[in-house]
Amino acid sequence: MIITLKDGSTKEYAEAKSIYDIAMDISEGLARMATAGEMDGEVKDLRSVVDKDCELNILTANDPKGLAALRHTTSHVLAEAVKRLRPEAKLAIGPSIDTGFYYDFECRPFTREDLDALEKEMKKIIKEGHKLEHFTKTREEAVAYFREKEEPYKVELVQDLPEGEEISFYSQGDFTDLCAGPHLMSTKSIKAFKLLSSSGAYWRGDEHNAMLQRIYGTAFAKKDELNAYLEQLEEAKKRDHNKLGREMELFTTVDVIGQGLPLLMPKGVIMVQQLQRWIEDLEDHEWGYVRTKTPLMAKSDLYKISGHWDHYKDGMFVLGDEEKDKEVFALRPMTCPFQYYVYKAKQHSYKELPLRYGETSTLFRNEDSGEMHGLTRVRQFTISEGHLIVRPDQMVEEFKGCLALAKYCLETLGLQDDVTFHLSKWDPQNRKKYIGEPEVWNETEGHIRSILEELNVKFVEDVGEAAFYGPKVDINAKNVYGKEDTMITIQWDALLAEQFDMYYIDENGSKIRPYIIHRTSLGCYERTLAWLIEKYAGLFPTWLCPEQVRVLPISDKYHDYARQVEKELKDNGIRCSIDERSEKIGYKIREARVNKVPYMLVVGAKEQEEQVVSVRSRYLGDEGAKTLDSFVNDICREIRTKEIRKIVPQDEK
RNA sequence: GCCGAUGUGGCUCAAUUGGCAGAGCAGCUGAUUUGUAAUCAGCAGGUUAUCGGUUCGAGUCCGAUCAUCGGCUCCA
Repeated sequence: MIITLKDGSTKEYAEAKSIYDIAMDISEGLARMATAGEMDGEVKDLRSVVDKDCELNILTANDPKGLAALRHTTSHVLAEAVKRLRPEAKLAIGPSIDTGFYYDFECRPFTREDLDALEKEMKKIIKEGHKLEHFTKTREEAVAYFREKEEPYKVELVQDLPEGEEISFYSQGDFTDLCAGPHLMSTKSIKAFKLLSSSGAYWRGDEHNAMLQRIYGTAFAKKDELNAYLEQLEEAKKRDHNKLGREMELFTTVDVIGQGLPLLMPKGVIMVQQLQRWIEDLEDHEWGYVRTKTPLMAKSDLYKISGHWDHYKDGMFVLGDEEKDKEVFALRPMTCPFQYYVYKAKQHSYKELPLRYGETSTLFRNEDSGEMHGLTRVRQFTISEGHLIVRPDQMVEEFKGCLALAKYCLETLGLQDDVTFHLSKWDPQNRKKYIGEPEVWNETEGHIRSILEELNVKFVEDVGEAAFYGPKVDINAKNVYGKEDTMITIQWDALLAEQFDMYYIDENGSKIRPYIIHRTSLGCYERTLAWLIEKYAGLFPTWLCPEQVRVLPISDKYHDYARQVEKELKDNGIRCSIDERSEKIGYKIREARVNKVPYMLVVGAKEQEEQVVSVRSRYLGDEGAKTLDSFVNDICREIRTKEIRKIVPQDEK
């Protein structure tokens, strides 16, 4: 057989050989580094036997797929350590994930001390250097084996595998686990790992099941890679909007006001207001939107028509008691039906469409108490909401327009490289969650797919993520902890117009159902603010900064001139303040830096020159003396063009 | 909602076995009039998240509630 390697070279063998032996044949060093093999694109265990011509790529921990094998083996070592220290623990599952691995156990919760002890035990196991052996059992044997071992979760896993299938096992020393692999040859190859945290996690991710104890950890090929990763985690935490946003006085929370109800403070409001004014002007003047302002609550009847009462009642704040009260109200969790009634308030000709309604809309959602998080998951939020009422023949163009607008917004904020696009589809297995017929769903999903393909947008498809009335494009971003949130959503709705009896009059005078696009341009302002804080670590683009310039007089002598400078700046629409304290200038500069003010104007006199203005910016350090006029000119240009400075801020180093 | 952790001035943290709640930064007042990362002195600021219990005595021990954090589940 002929094996073609990654570099295009070939190896010829007379008889079948394991991937490990082939690696060994290439070089001992490679065999030592190898964690798995990729055979014709399929990741295989090192022990897999190659018996026919193929393309073979020996994977090491430098390859993401190879690293996964290393981490997976580390999770087995963790499981063995848990079994040694807590024999009563029941094993669930322990896969590798993007950032490392986890393993779920049924046992009492782990403390940090427990994790430290487990790390110690894992090091011992690694040092013992057990070989990992692969073998198979029949389904019946496997069930019997785990019954005897009293591992109920493993029994369940095996029973869910297809009948007649050979069940794959790995063992290391005295520890044996159900596992499809791939795995390293020996535990000894694990050089750098760390247990990071523990938490509860439902068995099979279902809240109706038992809560297990999950341990998260990570592993790398080398110690310094691990350390670099841990350091990066620490750095990321410093950008956490929930900490930084409070420190910077952008928002706060108050016990007696309640969960998920953050208070935006004056500085935070400036930022949100900048974003809001920008979006409203952009939509209305350049994208053909008209603005609505609709009530924050409505009678339950409205939500019954929309279907929200059936599909979303638990998520709403209901005012009143359905049993007792004649009228029950609910705070609105979305704007859709309100804007539909704006549309329905008069008759529309086909010539008027598309009609694009925009609203800066405050919504209320009664999230479960454990879900709230800083500004990203709240119970009251304000969204750059909009609904487009369009003729079916305009749908594709308008949908593209919404995508283009969203992309423009992201680019303006410098966020375009931090997002992933998702085509969120319905789940045909779970018809209860959705309205409408399968044909409609398949057709609309097809339309969106081709739009994304045509626009050359990279996207993934997620089953079961659609709204109950239609599929959507979700634009997601990760927070500093790696958790993903939807920032922008654009939804295709061919169904709700029917529920609300919306129509337009076509050229023949007949009533036709329009299609609807539900969309945001910048998503929800609170969440976007959180994202900006983490993206820029508080060093925002100047046009968004609550304080754009701080005027720093060298001594009290220059306070009068400093005030003139301040007035001049304010007259030009620049947000600035003056530091009139009798402190040393270095001290004032430090303060301005700590407050993340992008520009500092140092005001004073140098020898013969009167009232020299020197400029320091967080981007460039000392920019030297500038005339006030030229400074104002420069900063105004920067703000007007919403220029995003790409230079690494000095504080970042 | 579930699992776990946490809660002491605006912020960061102290407070031996249960024994008088303390410091730095920020703030305020005064002095200093300063040339690029911290001038000096003073003052003020807390019912230790809330409520209840144990105790001669609770920041510390116990219970409940509220909030915050990390996850799970859910979600924009």
